[in-house]
Amino acid sequence: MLQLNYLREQTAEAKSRLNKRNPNFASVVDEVLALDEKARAAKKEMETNQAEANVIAKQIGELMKNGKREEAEALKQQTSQLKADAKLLEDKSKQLDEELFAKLVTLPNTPNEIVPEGKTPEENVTVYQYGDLPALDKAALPHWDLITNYNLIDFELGTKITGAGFPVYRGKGARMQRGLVNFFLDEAMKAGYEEIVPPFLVNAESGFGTGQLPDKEGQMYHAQVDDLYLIPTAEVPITNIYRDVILKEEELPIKNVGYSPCFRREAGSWGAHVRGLNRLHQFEKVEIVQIATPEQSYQLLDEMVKHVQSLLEKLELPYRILRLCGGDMGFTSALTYDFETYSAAQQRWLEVSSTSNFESFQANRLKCRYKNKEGKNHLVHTLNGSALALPRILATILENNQTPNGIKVPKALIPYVGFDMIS
RNA sequence: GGAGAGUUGGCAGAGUGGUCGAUUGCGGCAGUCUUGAAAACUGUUGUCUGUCAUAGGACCGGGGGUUCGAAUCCCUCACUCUCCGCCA
Repeated sequence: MLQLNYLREQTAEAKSRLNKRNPNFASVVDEVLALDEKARAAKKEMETNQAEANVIAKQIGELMKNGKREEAEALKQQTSQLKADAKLLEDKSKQLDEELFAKLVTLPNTPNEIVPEGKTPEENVTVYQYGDLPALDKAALPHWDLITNYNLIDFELGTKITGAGFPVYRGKGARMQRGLVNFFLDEAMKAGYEEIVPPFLVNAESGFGTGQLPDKEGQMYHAQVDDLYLIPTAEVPITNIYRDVILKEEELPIKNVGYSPCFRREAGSWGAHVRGLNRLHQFEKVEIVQIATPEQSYQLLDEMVKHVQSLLEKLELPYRILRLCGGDMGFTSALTYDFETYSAAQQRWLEVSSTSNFESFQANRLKCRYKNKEGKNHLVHTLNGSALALPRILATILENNQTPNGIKVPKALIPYVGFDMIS
């Protein structure tokens, strides 16, 4: 949620930044500001009324104390009009507040200056590319064939137990999965992140805090009896640790890492290129989260990008980094870098990480602030990134490392899985 | 699941209708004393909103109600604790 102060004081800048997403937002900003003015006026009226009533109530208290019953009764008569007004003024103010809020939450975050213009993924900018694209021979198989041949993952079994998109990993497939999770967690720990095991279901407040609700309601599984949501990413529970919290400036930046399964309904997004591990309803991911001051946040974003790079390089995977354009960026993000690995048999780039700075957009919803050295509270900046999402990493490893004799395990992973070859 | 007791400021813990935004203790901060520190003493110490600045408004788990006036009374929801039951 954008800060009203910012919209009021830097209207032109806010509009021009939002423009990168969609020019229609400029008029929404105007509507928000108009509502804001109305709501503030209504509130003032209500408070003036309240102040008068408070004065009289105090006087009555004084009179009662001194035994001046009759004078007190006389004063009570005076309050009837104030009381009637109070009800109306309060309702009006509340209603305007609600309208304002409903409008405000429809505005996405303002893109950073360096975010490229553009509407579609084609307009994302590749800022870095690493590694040679492996040249596989013609007999090379896509991962969905490899996992069957080597009995690593059983999709049909998952379909039987649950439904499409819930694979069953087994044997060396399961071992790869666990090894990757441990590898990613260890690497994050070495980089100074505190490990968190969060709840995998969250309440609606948490869903709102990080921006999944009300915007992406349909994306999450909802356990309706208990009104809880299965997390689409560990970002949600971990970032919500800091909801309604005032931190000390010295505590920042806070670095957390957490593993979790991620549940995504992906309604309506099934199609030709979601075969195999490319898109699932349940997948595993290790997520890094940082809570920072505005001064720190962009430097930390770079640090996170470097961390993700080091993971991919240790796994010997060719990758590229994209700076997302305004139209492709998530609702809550101010700047996002996507990481894609090259899946050689599919001859496709697969997104394996999305690393973003949300500036104060989530913090405003979370009410997560820090007290600076002067004792003033400011909203923190929040950041997060996948480090990394497992299924596509596994797909890439399987495809790129296949040989006639089996699949070679990347060196860094061997200690984590206990074998160097899947055959 | 059954029965009971609670939820107050960073923490502990008073407060049952009117100068309570809230006694007190601890902690924190500042000062006195000291070469320095501790102790002791003194002062200070929540958040949001609002104003150029004052003033004003709101917040005692959440929501609603009664009242001129609610931390205090009523309703409702959530959570915590204790005992019993069940259970990985």
